[in-house]
Amino acid sequence: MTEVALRAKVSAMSVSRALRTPHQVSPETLRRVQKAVREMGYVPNRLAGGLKAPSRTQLAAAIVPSLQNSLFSGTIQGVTDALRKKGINLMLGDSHYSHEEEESLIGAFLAHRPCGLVLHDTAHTPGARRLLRNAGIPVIEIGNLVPRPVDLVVSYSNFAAAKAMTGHLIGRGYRQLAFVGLPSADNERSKERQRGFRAALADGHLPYDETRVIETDGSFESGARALVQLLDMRPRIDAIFFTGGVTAVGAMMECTRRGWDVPKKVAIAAFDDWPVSRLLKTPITALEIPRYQIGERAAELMLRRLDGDHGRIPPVDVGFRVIERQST
Amino acid sequence: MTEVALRAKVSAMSVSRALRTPHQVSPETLRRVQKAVREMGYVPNRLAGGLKAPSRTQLAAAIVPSLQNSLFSGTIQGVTDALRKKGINLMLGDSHYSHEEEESLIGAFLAHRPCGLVLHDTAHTPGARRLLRNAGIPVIEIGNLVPRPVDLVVSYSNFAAAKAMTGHLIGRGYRQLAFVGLPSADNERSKERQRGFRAALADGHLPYDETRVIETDGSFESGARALVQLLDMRPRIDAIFFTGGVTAVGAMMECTRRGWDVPKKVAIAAFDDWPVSRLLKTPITALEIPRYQIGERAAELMLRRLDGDHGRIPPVDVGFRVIERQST
DNA sequence: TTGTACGCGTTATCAG
DNA sequence: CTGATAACGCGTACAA
Repeated sequence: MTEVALRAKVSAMSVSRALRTPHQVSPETLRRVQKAVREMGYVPNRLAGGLKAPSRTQLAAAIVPSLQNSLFSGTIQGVTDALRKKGINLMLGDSHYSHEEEESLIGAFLAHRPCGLVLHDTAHTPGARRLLRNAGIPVIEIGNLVPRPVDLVVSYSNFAAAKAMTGHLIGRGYRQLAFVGLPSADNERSKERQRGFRAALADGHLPYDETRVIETDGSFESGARALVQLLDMRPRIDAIFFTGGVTAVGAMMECTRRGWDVPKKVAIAAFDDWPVSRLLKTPITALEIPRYQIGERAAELMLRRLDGDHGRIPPVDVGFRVIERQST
Repeated sequence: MTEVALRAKVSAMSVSRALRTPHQVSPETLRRVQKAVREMGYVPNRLAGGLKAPSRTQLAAAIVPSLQNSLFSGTIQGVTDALRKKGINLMLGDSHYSHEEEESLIGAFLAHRPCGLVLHDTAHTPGARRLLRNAGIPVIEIGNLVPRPVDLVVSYSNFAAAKAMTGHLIGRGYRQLAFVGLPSADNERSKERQRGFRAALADGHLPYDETRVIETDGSFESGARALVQLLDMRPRIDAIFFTGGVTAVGAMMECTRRGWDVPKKVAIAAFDDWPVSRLLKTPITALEIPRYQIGERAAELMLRRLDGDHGRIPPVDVGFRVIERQST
């Protein structure tokens, strides 16, 4: 910056002002500075700025369970788009669905002094919670409407959504329901969805049968396998709720392969509305969840905090919608 | 850090050393520092470190055309995984397929002084090139095997891959080929693929017919539309090469819907091996491209430069493979 | 409106 | 192996 100042024949301070608060310098100074900046290809150093004003590093961070899941990509896109308008860039990390890795990532990210942190996960190790508390920056959790958030929340209720979808199945007349979820051991969202399923069964006065609840990884093959396994074991099952968008498609394709009629032989519902779902010969009933909007609003809340709003901000429920298609 | 030093009763310098080069301090000092760090929940400030040693900000950056495209996600996953082993985090941005946005992002990123930059695009505005030159950091281009790279390249040849796939079609006996590509105006990869298609036609002594080359966006619907449009116009077309993985699936589903036999009525080949491709009733012939590995190796090259290797490093060609399935 | 002095937290350097 | 010192590039606070 000093070099720019020399070239423009003003002080370094004027350069700083010309760049950050152009209206505070005379037009002449501004012009000279801009000219010098252009000629030299000067790129400001935010490290130095952030050192002085830690709340304005213009860098935010986000951690998702997996970068490869298109659902998360949608949300991340929302975050980056919204932040970029304010000149804030995003550091992105991937916890591989592990709370320990999340903690380690949080530590690594905080070292860069981000001005905000978006976390998809809502369960954290004690170490992670401590880091977050001490960081003194806005933290936005987006994976679930948590009852006791670290700070801010923008999400939907996994419980309510799963319950609504199960309720939809019951409303359509299905009575022998099964549930194929993702591993719930380390995953609050998975647990909540399972809880929603049970709650809807209870509401419908249907018995809960543990053997009709399966957990699998999120692949096509697992979906197909789960379908076959369930129907082999309990031929009377008339509807299956898959909480993985991919597993539902896998199951549907398996039905096609075997010539099984959906929804006559068995109805299929999905939690995530995976793009292919609606294009299959029998489009799959699924939940619409505004993934992009979650990211966008998360970024907005972060910006609100950065603008000085330190008051309590209530959780934002973006909601969901059951999209009925031919598979149920 | 000063506080840690006080608590551990050593100098700040010893703390710095204990954290970065533990073998350079006595076991006793190390122990005391670690204890203090743990007790205080100290998180080092990399901004300050980066200010002093700009080449070790422990922050890298990557720009992809779209965050939502699963192909790019795979590569990004490779980059983050490889960098994380060295404690380097990733800033991620999205150019929305625009060179101007890319330039703007590069500028924004450089302000954070990343120690390396991964770019999917291989065509850049003059402004972007200038920024990259002046930045003095390793730049890795990964979208195509460019002839005149900015610095380092890890990729495959879009030209060769498209040519190989077209050659495969010709080898299978198809003679009336059509090509459905993505918009090529601002996209080198798209242009190269189209060039590969033409080159294979020439090699096979087949005429090139402009009206059989269509450009569409990458949606299911566009794929279906392109298919219908081509076959309506030129019923003799016996094979279509889609360079979007999604468009190929869309077209295939449209065939199913209309009861068109693939590959009897028309063969379908895809550039990208989109996960669903292999699961359809008629699995789609596609190119296998090691997306994750591209990211991994890009990160490795970056690390090599950071380790002091300033020599010329030749482009890394990760290659590709034609996966023949029933659609051709 | 513009400039000066100082400090942010860390590391390179050099002396002990 | 350890410590003192200066410096990285910018922003705050104050003064001109």
